[in-house]
Amino acid sequence: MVDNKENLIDYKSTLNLPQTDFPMKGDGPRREPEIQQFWAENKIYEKVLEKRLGAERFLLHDGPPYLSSGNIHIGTALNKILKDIVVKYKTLQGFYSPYMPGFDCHGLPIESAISKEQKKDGNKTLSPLEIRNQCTEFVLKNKKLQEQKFRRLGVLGDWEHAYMTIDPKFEAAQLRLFGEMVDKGYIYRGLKPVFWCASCQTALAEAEVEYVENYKSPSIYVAFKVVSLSEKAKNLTKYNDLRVVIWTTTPWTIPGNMAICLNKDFEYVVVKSLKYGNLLLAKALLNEFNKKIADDCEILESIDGANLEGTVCVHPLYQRESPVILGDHVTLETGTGCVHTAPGHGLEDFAVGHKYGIKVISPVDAKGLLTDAAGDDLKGLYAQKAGNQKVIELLNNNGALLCQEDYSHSYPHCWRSKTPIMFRATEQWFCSVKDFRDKVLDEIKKVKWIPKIGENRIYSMVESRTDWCISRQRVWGVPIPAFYCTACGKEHLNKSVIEYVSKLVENQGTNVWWELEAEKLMPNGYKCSCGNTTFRKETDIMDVWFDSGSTHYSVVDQNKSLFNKNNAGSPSELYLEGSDQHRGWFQSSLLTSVAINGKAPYKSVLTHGFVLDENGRKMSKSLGNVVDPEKVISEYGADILRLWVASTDYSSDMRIGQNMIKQLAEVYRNLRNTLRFILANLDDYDESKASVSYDDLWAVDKFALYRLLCVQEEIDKTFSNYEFYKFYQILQNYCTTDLSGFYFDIVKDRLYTGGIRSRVPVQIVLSEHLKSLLPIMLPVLPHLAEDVCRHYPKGIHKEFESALFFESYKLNTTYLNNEISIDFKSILQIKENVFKALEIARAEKKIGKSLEARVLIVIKSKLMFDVLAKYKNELSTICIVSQVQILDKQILIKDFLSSLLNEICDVYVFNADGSKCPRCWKHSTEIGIHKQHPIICLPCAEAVEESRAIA
RNA sequence: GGGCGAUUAGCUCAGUUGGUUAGAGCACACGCUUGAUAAGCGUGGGGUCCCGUGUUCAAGUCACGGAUCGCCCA
Repeated sequence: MVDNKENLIDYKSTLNLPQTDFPMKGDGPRREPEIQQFWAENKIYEKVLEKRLGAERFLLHDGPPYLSSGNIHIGTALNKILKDIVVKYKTLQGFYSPYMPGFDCHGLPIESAISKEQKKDGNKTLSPLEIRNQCTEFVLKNKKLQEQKFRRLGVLGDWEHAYMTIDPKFEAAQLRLFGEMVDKGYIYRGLKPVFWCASCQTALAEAEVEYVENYKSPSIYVAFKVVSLSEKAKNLTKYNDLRVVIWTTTPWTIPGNMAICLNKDFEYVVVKSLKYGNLLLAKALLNEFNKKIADDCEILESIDGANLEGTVCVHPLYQRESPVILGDHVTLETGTGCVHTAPGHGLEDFAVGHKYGIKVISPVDAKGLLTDAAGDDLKGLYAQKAGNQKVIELLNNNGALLCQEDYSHSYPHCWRSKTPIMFRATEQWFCSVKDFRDKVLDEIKKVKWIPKIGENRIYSMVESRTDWCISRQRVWGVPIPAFYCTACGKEHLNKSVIEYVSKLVENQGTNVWWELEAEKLMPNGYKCSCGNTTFRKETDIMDVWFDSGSTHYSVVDQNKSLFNKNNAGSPSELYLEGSDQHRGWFQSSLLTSVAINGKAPYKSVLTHGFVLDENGRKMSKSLGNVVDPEKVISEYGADILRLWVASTDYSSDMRIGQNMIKQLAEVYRNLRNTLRFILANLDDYDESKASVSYDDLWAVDKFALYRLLCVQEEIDKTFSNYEFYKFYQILQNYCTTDLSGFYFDIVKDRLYTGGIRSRVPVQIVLSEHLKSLLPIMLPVLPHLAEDVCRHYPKGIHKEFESALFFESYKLNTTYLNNEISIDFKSILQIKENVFKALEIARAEKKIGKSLEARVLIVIKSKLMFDVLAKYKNELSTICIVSQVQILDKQILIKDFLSSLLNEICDVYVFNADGSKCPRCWKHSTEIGIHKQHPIICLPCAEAVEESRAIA
């Protein structure tokens, strides 16, 4: 008894059990920063790129995240990780794939943040330069923070030279690009209605407007006399003194009326009012109108809106025509279906007026007072108070006012002064998109949009967009380099002047615009055509979208490090951003690029959806469902977050939450353990001495290599299509089902107990897996790959200092073994049935381990029997039982522990023959045959002897 | 209000040109193992394919309408 036990311990020491320092737990939160530091300190990014010099370029050009905060949210993290996966994959594929990150630094939200802080400190007003200096500080601080967080995601790139839109070189290039557009005649000055605060005397951005509920406005119905009818409405001539009725809640905009807008699809009616004579309005709103004017109008005739286009009315206050036009924004919710149109006071009015070429007037000044253009009766009145009243009075005096009452609705107010805002047309700078729209649309068709639907989206947006208003009445941005003659007022905006400014900016930054006098910003001795030499400089800055929209020129074209081989500068191979950028960066970049180069700045564009919570809701602080990427990283590590990115289909919206992350952590653990098993069993492997040919491999080994080859090919296909979530499914299935569940389970016995001819073939297969799987995982799980790299088996040749030097591994095509792949379909089917039969015996407590069993299989089809017969010697290891016997016909069978009968096969489970070998745990009748080893089975004895001989 | 998209098991995804009983992995339950061990393996339960109407011998799949959610715009 004592002897036996000693023997048992002794035999355990003759096993080749797995051995590795590779930790079971990733411990990302602690160990990833260390790995990242290694990458940074050893300049791995730079070295990898250097190795690819001369290779074909694949440039993913980074869309700059906005620096309004130092924090990143889950959407930004997703975007950066996707980019990093692509860059790492392309690098693996052998491309020269540089990644220069960027940051978007100008713009209103940053300027607002500064002025908010300022407000807290008291009401001291800052000069433009003071504001700009504070903005600069704010931006630099946030850039540092965001960069840290992006690096913590494992995103590799040229962080040392990240581009910033406040870099003087960038700004100068942006100005030059603008100069090119000026030169081509695409930039012009015109009127456009903007939100205007009369109290602050400034234009407001949308973000600075808040809507106040139940604001009371005077609502009026006004009649406009028809002076001439359109051709299609000529039959209405018979109605004398016909008047079109409009409705508005802003009487002060009546002086700006230039048209009346109808909907082409609505039915309009001529009615007879006892009080007001013949009127025209939408039929659907007649009842409502009757109530308002306390009348019961009689319908005389109906006419489609479309037929009234071209009819001309006369303005009720001035001798001015007001034509009837058509627009889809006209609804039947309130009013009369005839919309008072003042292009100087409303965006929709402006747009529809623009379409008809109607003049924009805006007889209100910066203080909100009506101007001379409004007429003597109105001039000087505050539009939204006295102006309203006077307009109503005048309309009433000349019989145009049909009804007046208070109307309660939500109305935009200035968020600072809390006063109601007005729409006021002001002079703005525009880019004339219509001049090159067709070219833009052509270019859209040439770009590869991923997913495909993005093309329709941006196409229809560009097709219907109005001219791009590029000026902003702010200070935190790049100046519009225009000058005005102080004598004659002529504007000076041309390439040579802009080039002069650009040079100054290149050396001193855009602050120079605010620091120097106008004349100092212009070439020496510059003269206006009127002879004058003094100028006033433009105070507007450029829309921040122009900054980022110029990166194809100011970054891609200007940085030599982004060039390689035949691909110099723009177009980039890929832009990759959220789907909101169809209106944003994709479009602004496209417009400026087509404007100056006549071509798109990118060859392909990949868009992803938005990140929602686990229930598909938008994340918001008030709902408390925000997933903070930093928290995920500090709890699970960046690789888990990266795995999430790779696991989800980004073509529509994605979800994330605690449960999902926990599950991903489980999957990660399984992947990690798969690698750990491989490493642990290659500890003593020496590939230089492993002289086993493919033909010497066992069938199950050949099958494993066949599956590996298939999986590698499938994954490569999904990566080249950017379908990472498919990669995740394939890899996960492979690791859990094919490897953990099948191959590893089967070969454990051969690895631990077998002799060289049994064990080394498995190690060859494992080594092939290691070499193939590591590059596959690298783009998604770089920290895991690096970790494996550090515990790489000593006996496998390794020339790289980091996992990032990996190249995709080419597997031998002989692994594509059709016979094996077909035969194993049958083998797997039989194995499945054997397992089920064993489970029945196990449930009845008749067996525990499957090695306690012997199995008899009656195979129903002769074809299948012949296939299995070929692999007779391997069947017991494949089924992980001690003995297997196959029959091709039914015989009388009794005394079995359990059975499973079906149309494929009948499986009978028996107690295994012989006794249990204490070394390999298989049951055998060959125990004690070997004289030196009386208590173990023959194969074990031979294996022990073999290893002793080698030692 | 308009444009675009999404919706299949608790979760992530498959599901071909319409064609057997809608599939994987994870999670869950139960069991095995203790030689991958803070691991590993097996078996099993789980679905109103968002709803409705239509086309068809046949609809998760095609058409129309609607709901919910999201993005962009007004």
